[in-house]
Amino acid sequence: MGTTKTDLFTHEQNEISSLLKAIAHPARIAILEYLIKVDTCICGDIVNELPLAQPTVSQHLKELKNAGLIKGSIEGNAICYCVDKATVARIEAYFSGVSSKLDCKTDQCC
Amino acid sequence: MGTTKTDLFTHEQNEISSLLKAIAHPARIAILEYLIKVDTCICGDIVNELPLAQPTVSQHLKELKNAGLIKGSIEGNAICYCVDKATVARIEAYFSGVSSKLDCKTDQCC
DNA sequence: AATATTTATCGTAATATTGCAATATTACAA
DNA sequence: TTGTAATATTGCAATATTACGATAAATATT
Repeated sequence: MGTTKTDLFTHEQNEISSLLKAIAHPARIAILEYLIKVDTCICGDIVNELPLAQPTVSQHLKELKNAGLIKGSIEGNAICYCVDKATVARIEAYFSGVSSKLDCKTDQCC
Repeated sequence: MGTTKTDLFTHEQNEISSLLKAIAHPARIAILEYLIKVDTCICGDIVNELPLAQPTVSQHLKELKNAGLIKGSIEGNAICYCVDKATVARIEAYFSGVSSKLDCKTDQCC
């Protein structure tokens, strides 16, 4: 137990769930929003921007990168991160799909 | 530790993060997709639909309800659940906002 | 080479999540 | 009222997550 039974669900359900899980933390949302705000990619001042210790930020960045939400490229001895637009687009597409399916149904039951 | 430091982030960041956390599980995505598919609300055959034990499903439903993603109304001795469109719309709005901010920036750094 | 800067990794404590068996609760039916 | 069907709650074991100090690894600077 304590383990999600991923084998019981579809590939898409697991995929979307992993992406959302990666975003579903206020620090990681703050990181993404900061990266979006400063438009072109920025490296380690994410650490200065957030009220968290450097290893904690580094760990969150790693999770975001593993999920494919951000990309990082080496820039001298620093690392430059930026949002992966394609992945964000994928999530947006999922929700707009869900939303349009819901809009078709005018009847509210609850 | 093990606790998210919610007090360090904005209300919106925490709110979106809670909503996404509630969705970020394949079983809960499956529940939401099923509720959307069967259009008007359905009650306990969600349990038959999913390959999980009844208490497990009940717990997932509770989390979705606490997050405001679904609503439940008592229908005899059964309970009728359905998706809360307003909450889904809120999430969709968040991502389409993020997406349009990203679209403004043509320069890719990474 | 020695030192500083930047980021990652390791180890660990505290807490949260997942899943289910057992049991409780609630509403209806006979 | 006794039984049955539908959900919820409790308790618990297994695992995952969060946060950070200490430390490592890599490159820059002097």
